[in-house]
Amino acid sequence: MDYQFRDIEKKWQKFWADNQTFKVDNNSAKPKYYVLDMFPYPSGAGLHVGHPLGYIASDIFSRYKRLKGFNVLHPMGYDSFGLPAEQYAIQTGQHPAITTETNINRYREQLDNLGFSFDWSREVRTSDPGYYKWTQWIFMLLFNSWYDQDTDKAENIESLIARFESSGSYRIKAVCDDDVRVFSADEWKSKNDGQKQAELLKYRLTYLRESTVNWCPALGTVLANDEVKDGFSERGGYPVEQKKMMQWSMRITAYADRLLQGLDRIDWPEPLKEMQRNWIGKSVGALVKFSLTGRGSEEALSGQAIEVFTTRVDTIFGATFLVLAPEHELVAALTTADRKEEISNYIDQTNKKSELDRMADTKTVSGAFTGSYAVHPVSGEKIPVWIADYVLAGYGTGAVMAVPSGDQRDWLFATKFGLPIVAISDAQANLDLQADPTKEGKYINSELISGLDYKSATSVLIEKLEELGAGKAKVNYRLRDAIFGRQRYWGEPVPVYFKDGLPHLIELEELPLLLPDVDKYLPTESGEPPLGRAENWKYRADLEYELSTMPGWAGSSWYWFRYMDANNDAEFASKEAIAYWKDVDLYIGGSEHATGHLLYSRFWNKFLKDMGYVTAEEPFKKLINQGMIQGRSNFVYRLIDDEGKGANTFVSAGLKSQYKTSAMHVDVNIVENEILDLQKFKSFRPEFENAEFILENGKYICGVEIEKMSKSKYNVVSPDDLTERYGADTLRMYEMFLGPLEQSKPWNTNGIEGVFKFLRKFWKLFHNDEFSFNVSEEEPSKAEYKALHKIIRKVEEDIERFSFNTSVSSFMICVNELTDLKCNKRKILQYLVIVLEPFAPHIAEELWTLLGNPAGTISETSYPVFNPDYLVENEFSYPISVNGKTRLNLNISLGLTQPEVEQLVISNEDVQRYLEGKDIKKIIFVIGKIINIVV
RNA sequence: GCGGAUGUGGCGUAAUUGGUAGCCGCACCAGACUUAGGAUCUGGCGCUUCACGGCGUGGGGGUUCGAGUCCCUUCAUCCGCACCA
Repeated sequence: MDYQFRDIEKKWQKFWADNQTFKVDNNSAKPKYYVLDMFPYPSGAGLHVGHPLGYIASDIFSRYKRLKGFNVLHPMGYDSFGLPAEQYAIQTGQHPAITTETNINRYREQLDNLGFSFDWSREVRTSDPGYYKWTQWIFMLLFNSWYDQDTDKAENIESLIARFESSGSYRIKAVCDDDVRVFSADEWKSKNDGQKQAELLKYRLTYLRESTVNWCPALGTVLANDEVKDGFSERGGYPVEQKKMMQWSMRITAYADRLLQGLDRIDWPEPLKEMQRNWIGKSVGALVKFSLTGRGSEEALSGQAIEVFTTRVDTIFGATFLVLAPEHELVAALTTADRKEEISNYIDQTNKKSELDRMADTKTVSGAFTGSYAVHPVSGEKIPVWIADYVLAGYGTGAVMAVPSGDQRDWLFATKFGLPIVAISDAQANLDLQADPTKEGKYINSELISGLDYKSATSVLIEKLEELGAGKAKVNYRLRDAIFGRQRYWGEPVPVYFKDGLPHLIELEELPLLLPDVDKYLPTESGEPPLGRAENWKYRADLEYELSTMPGWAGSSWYWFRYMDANNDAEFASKEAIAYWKDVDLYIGGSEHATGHLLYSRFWNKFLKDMGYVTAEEPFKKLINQGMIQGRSNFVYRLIDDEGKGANTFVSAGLKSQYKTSAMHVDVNIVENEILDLQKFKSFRPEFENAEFILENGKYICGVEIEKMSKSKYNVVSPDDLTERYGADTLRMYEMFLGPLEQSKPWNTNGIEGVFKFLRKFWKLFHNDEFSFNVSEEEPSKAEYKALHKIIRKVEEDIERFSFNTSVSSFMICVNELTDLKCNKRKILQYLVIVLEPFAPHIAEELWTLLGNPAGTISETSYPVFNPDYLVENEFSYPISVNGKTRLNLNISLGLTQPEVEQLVISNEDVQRYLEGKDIKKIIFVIGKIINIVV
């Protein structure tokens, strides 16, 4: 029988499903291995050929690990809350749950067609109440916790209350809101319940805070920073403005340092770690107070100070003015009467500027003088206080000390407004042209640090500032608390209600707080989120529910734990399951989640560990980023007349310069090797029915361009078409063959034939010319063993370093060799089937049973390793020494023993001659030749 | 501007990690079997030259017996972040 991939694949996919072949137990004598894919958002467009790339890689690795004797957890699910389903609902009125269900079913079908070894009994969906019950539960846990910097971990809020009661807030080092005041135990006890709750909210790990948020009026929702691109919403492209709003926030900043430290202990790609480091943005510097002399409203400012953060305290004697963000809280008080108008104009002007304008306009220097002065903490000099929009309210303290000689922006500002520029180092040069931030040289004009160098100056200054009570060393992070509310429908309801303006958790027994039905998926007329429309919400009449829902990343920040025990109704996962699976050994997904999902997940994992629910500090031990698959568009060139109107004649790409044409996307599925299928083109669209062509060499050649894969560009290649035509095994191997997993590359179907041919040849090894199954029981030859051993070794090495593309090449070489040898020995082929199984599981299972093994047992077999039984010696190092120094280490992998190779090399006359002449190049050349001959 | 990559035949790529650059596949060319097959098999295929040879891993320099690989410099392309004090 010829290679009937359709029958074979259907048969085995059914077998695996019927027998639950890949269902995995939570206890086993085997060591555990957890392979995780980033679960997809089930979009309406279905999978394109880029999506499965990572899934194929992880499936290969999972199957390989099973063959290596591991108990492998390899689950899949859906991140099924999200905006597209909601927008579809707004347009059509269809409930997002229905859209989501339809899309999931389509995804499932497509995934099944590729023969993945997922344990579907553990499937999760973030929009499933049984799942989001636990997302809400974790929210409640966060609400009931605070971060103790002394123990450096999160603690239950009860422990904080106990400490307040016994000794007030003295000596409590907590990560909390900036505006907490110190109080005694008695003061605490004298507070009423509401006051106590309001105080505690400042410490909770999830808390309410008025924040400036990215408000998108068109979507009626708040967006996260990484969902806003250039002042417009990432989805939909609507304008976004800044707005103040009470928002749920997550105190991720409490974990800033642990998130940073943890990076050193995990096996992630270095660029990705670097991105997280930059995102967390730790900078070590100092907080310095500039006290106010009160030129403006004397009383209001007496005793107050402007605090600035700087990473260069050493430049403090070059600070000739201060700059505050226009939003800074002291601006109003600092502004003198004669400056009021100018300042308020400037603030207005800043507010009007859209995010986009501000970013486009980095060259213009603008600002306004408040009329007030501050006192330099060390020199005691009076320096003016300005405001300018280049200072950001959200970073540091929202104020900077401007050092025009050392900072280019400060320099530009000083130059424009005629403020003094003071040199502070003898290494600074050309200060009339630009700032010079050098750390070289000795300080000048710098009082107590004059004459010192950079290294010693900083510590001297900090000591002085501390002594003066005017400053201290301070670590600052760029990372900000994550906003946790969305004014949307299709997300997890926040399990909170309000009483007297304060938030309270709903009862635990009431979880999950179900997402109620609404008549429309839009904000209410009064501007409340869609949940404001819910009428039949349980207890709605009695409870004033929180109406916002959780953001997209909530459900994905802990889902790997749910897979460990997906159907548990009493816990998010049982203690036993978590103790067994611990963490994810291998995580495969795109790098676009570097500062979103991958950071939040680490945060929640650490928190759950602090609370004693999980055992590992980091969720994902090893991470691989698969590259993006880009689209590869094809073009045809339509003749146009002088007015630019298109004719119905198309010019082949090579001839297009001779004509006046306009390029037009053409469906890549009717183009093969850039040659257009003319018949299919005529039926591509009705108006092309009578199209005419100007051909080159009798063919119509299309143009090519690399673009994003999208429907409108007719460059979407669906896995369904390819599995239909070549089979899942071919597609799996071809996606790997395309190039290194981690590299982004355009999809190109040209070449898939080569892989298909390989599988057909492989099939033929097991069959005679009449295509009936036919293997020989004879003892294999040395050459046959050599071919087998090379492939076993090579594939194992390649899989271990995730170099799947080279393994596929090796398979091809091996099968070519065996075909040349006309090898049909069972002993060889049986092992070959096992090695191929991770890549092409369907054909492997089929041949495995044809070889007489019980169906479905291949994954219980052990991966073949080099076996001394049938190979005396297959690998050794052969050093070549000249004058006692090893010059070359030959690592030879062939079916020869070491003495045999030595014999070959030593007895070779050329080698002997060159050794005498010490002509190493020639020696190597000759040895290389010998090896080539032997191999 | 800052950060991260990547540059090898017509194309996707490979190179035992410093050891004969171009494995494997696509495309192409020639042939065989045969003759409607989108089948299979054999051979060729970096550039240049009739050939011997010469030149070749974006460009230029360096280290080394030896560099696609290491160092310096420069150019090009892609991605991420962006007034971070």
